[in-house]
Amino acid sequence: MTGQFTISMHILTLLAKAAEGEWVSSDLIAGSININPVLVRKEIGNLRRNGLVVSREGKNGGSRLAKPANQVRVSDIFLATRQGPFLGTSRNKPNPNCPVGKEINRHLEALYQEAEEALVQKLGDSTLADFSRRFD
Amino acid sequence: MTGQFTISMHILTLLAKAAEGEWVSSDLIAGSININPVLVRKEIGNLRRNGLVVSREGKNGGSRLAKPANQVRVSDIFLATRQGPFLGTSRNKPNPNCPVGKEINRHLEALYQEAEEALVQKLGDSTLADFSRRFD
DNA sequence: CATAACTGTAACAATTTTTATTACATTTTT
DNA sequence: AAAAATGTAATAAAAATTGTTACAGTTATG
Repeated sequence: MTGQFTISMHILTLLAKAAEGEWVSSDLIAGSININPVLVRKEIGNLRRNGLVVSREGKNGGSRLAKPANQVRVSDIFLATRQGPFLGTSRNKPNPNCPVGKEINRHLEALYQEAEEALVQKLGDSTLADFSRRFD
Repeated sequence: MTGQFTISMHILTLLAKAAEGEWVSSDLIAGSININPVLVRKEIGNLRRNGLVVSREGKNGGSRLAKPANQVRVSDIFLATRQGPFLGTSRNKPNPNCPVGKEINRHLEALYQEAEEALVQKLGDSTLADFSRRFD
């Protein structure tokens, strides 16, 4: 999951730093992150579906923030990039005949959820504007 | 990272539930988790190096908790199983000629660390004893 | 003291996930 | 019409994770 979040933060920081009204191309972004432009477009697609960016096709096209950077919390970005529970990707199938095995996934999920809530809350303390200000 | 933590929680819960003085074999544990005993032994090796369990070789050998379950915080287990920063596994090499690319890893690491601290603190609220009590 | 039941660990294999690439249809500006 | 973008599917490559085999070492016990 971290990879996607990392890329999304990078993309959004670039967009936050772009001039008002500028459409930033996936090629330019890919050059900064140093990854393939297709991955950037895929990730932008996800951000777009989550209402964080808008894009324009065609010549001089590109993407920009859908709303001001101070109205985007870092937790919004986290939640947009995580797919399914990010802790607890246990695809273990414990033994249902064991009293512990039978119930552990349920209990772990509860634990993961609590932990993740704490993490999300922390990420909600700062906005994309705060983050991009670190680069000044 | 989650896989290791999940397995370790499972192992330690079984040990916490074992009778006082009992040595639990990796085969029994593997049967409950439904994974290969070698993986269990590897994971136990890590827990042992982190002072959470002790093991005994030879016939009737196995492992047990190194200290009472109420003296083990869940965060101790998390910290024992995470190797390197668990958030921020970005092996991206952003473009150093870009003002954002040049600094983003540094800033993201700071962010990840803060977030992880919040998560660890949350996990420190409960002990292995608390967790294993959920199975009663 | 021989055997059985364990642990510890290395080497290797298989699987799954992540990341990258290619290709091309579509959109928009000029 | 040409150029410069996005969007997306299909596929390939690389990396990470998980599983397996093999075997040396240890300990209890008949």
